[in-house]
Amino acid sequence: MLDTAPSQTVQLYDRLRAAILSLELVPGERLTERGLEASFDASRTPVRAALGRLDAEGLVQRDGRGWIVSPIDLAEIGALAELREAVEGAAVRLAVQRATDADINAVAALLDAARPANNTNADEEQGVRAGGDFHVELAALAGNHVMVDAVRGAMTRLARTRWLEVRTPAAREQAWQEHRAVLDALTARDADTAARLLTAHIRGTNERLLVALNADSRRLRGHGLAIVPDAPRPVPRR
Amino acid sequence: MLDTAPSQTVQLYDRLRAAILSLELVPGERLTERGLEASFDASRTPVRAALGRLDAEGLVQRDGRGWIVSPIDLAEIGALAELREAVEGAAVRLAVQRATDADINAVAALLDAARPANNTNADEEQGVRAGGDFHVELAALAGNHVMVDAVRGAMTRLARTRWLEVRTPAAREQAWQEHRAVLDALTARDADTAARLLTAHIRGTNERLLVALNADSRRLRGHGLAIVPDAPRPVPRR
DNA sequence: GGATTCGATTTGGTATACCAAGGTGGTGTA
DNA sequence: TACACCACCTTGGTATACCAAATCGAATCC
Repeated sequence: MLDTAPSQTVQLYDRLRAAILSLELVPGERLTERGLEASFDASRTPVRAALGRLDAEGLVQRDGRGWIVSPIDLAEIGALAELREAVEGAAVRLAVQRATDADINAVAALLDAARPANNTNADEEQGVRAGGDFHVELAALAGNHVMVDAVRGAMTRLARTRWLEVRTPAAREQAWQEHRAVLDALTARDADTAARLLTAHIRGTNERLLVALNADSRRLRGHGLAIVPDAPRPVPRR
Repeated sequence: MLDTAPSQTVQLYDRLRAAILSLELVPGERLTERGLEASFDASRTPVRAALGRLDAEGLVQRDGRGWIVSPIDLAEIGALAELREAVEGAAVRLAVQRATDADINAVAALLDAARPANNTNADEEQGVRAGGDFHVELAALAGNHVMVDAVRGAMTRLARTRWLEVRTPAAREQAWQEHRAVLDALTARDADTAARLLTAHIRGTNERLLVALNADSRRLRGHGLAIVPDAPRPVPRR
């Protein structure tokens, strides 16, 4: 049974989304419906539909009457990390109760397949994708699709920062090891350890990311990237 | 400075949303773009834009080629409660660190204004809205707009169930008291107590809701409401 | 020279015409 | 009577024309 060909709207959404996530369309760049219409050879109706979906995902946003590719917002990155700690931490605790060994092993197999050391021809994109997918797959073990959607949405909003982050082979290996440790604790049905390791991993990754972004923000801005600096907290720390 | 009049798309979105949340448009009801065009006296372009936004909110969904008002899904209600426990619990812990006394007092003032006992002419809708708003305002004290959006989205998806829930004056007073207790713990900067009280409140409210829905689901279905029964967990409990 | 005004152009918002696909009902035949 | 077939109609998908508002620039006036 063949699937019907995707509609133009879906194709356009996919292409626009890919262009944004790959930074081909630069954060902060102004988009016009008619410009996109010409660039992607479609009419305004599917262009508008695609923009609406991307708006809901947070990848584009309104700027006055027009549209811009969402800038990279350092405050939002921190906020997303806090959300992920809460949701993924709770999800892994639920997974300890609900996931079968087979479910866990399936995720472990995916993780092993993406191990940097094993991945001789690891292209950059594959590694980036695998890192984000792991967290979604892990959340899925909780059997709560709302939590999965929340994690997936957060990973989407964070996806572009992974290209900017300094990703040395050592850093990739560290991330892989931390993922592995979470799965081991999950296999051992040790909810406290699994949650502690996972939240520490999220927090640590976020801190390394912020350091890298702050160090490079001037250079990145020089390439035309709009990066919104970390605004003072609306509610001050006591 | 007067705001410009809302565009037709926004007006249509608001009206459609209100019709869905008030159950004027029944869960499971089939919607056609041309039918809505006639009902709301607008053309298909804004109708499609409004449907797209409501789709992102989870209030309508695709059904084959067409659209339906999202059915009330008992599994999703439980999943949303789990997400709320995670996010709101984490948010109140952050609020203990970050919110000023003035911020907390402002939320307390809103809560007092909505106290059922004080509210002589409390119409049903006002009470419903106040209950949902409290949780959003509370989350806002964490100073994390991503968490606020997550809580707001969850409350939106749950909003229709509040009309179905049995809401006696005693139940309303109990909810108010539990809200008040959370704020008191927050004022005392007792993070553990605040989080414990809040998650217990969310869980208890959810359990009472599920009991009421299960008891009444046959009657409700008789009124044309599509209620999706609780599906077996995709990942079984151990 | 600088500010201002006015008009051409560009923009998103809206309405609508056209299309292909899917569904429905009726009719004719075995 | 039951089934098959076909015409029609409704549906969402798409393209496009038109509009009002905002923007940009040039020409003009002080």
